[in-house]
Amino acid sequence: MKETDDIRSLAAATQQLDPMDRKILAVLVEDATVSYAELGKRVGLSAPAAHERVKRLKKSGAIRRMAALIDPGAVGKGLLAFIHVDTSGWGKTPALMAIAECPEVEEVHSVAGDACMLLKVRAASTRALEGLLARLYDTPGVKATRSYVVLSTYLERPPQPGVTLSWPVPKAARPVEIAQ
Amino acid sequence: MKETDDIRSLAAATQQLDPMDRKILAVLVEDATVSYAELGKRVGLSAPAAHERVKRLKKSGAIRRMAALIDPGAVGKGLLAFIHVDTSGWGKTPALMAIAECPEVEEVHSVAGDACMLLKVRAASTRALEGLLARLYDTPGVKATRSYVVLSTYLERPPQPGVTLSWPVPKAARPVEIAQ
DNA sequence: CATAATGGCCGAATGAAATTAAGCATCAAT
DNA sequence: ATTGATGCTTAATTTCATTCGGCCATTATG
Repeated sequence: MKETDDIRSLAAATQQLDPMDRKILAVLVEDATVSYAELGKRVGLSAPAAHERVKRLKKSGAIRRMAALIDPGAVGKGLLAFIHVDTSGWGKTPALMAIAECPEVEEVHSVAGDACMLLKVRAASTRALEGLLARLYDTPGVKATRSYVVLSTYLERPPQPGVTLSWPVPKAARPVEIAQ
Repeated sequence: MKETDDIRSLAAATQQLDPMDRKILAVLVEDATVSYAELGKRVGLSAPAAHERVKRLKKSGAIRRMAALIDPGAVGKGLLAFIHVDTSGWGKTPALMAIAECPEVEEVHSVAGDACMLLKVRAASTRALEGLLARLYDTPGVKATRSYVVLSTYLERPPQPGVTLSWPVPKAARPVEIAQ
């Protein structure tokens, strides 16, 4: 094995995806059930070539996994809320992190700003949300919370492969994307 | 056709999922690539029966779609932020909703609380985030924004089928879930 | 400059899995 | 009790994922 192998493989894991990869990702993010033949047709590749690309994207971690996206309402979780948590001292305590065990907690971030932690939670009812808040206040170090209950959701989607190019956009202009 | 047909089909779309459906959802939310044979084995069903269930869950809308979940870093979006938007007057204007066109905008909600709109955005850099904010301030009706830049993410996952049962939990107790 | 080696693609072949079909048990309603 | 609907099973068929061998382009190497 030559030393360039290590360099190349390391670079491969980090390197930018080529346009073909982005096209493939764009398709699979929208619909992961397409056959490789169909995927290949859409991006201009044969089925085995498309398959090879996808395999590589999975191995490199660019594709984390294929998942079913379910309707929260269908599983009885009609209430969505974001919760800002203020903590005394360092926020990332095991006791606080334990709330990640609740299936209603979908996201836990530490953020810069006037809050320490930011939670995205989806619960069955205000009653359940109250239960979660009670649980939070029971956690040592939690000083205060502010809840933002979602009234309606206009957009909600997983990470997209596209990136806006021309950023400082003139008033009311439509942004331009790459990676179609 | 009997009138009960309409009632029944309407009820079917709204009705609670049975435990078998929840088990199926729990599997597919984690990994949508399992074969029907494997899925059936895990939940205690034959492959065609599992297939039938999944088909029904899709048709009813409980499963919205199968999607590839990609690594934001791999597509050059290492920066995650939540943006609170204050608007003068009613927030849901077409001009504001237009930002949903940007692939960096993953979520747009209207919320109750001291903010009108809440955005989840994922961008390549602080420069790109600044560009998005500039775009926001260019939008008529946008009065102020507060950004919460994510320092690190401890949990991030799509909606889960499980629900916590016993809510008002004693101090430091582990919550109990159904729908295993 | 020539040549080997690598990476990426294609078409064809093979094997596995999705999907359909047919039959049977259970339950509800007539 | 009987009919109809639902949901499951096993078995059969067809589609698709996956592998294989060869080809072309680009890149490293003598």
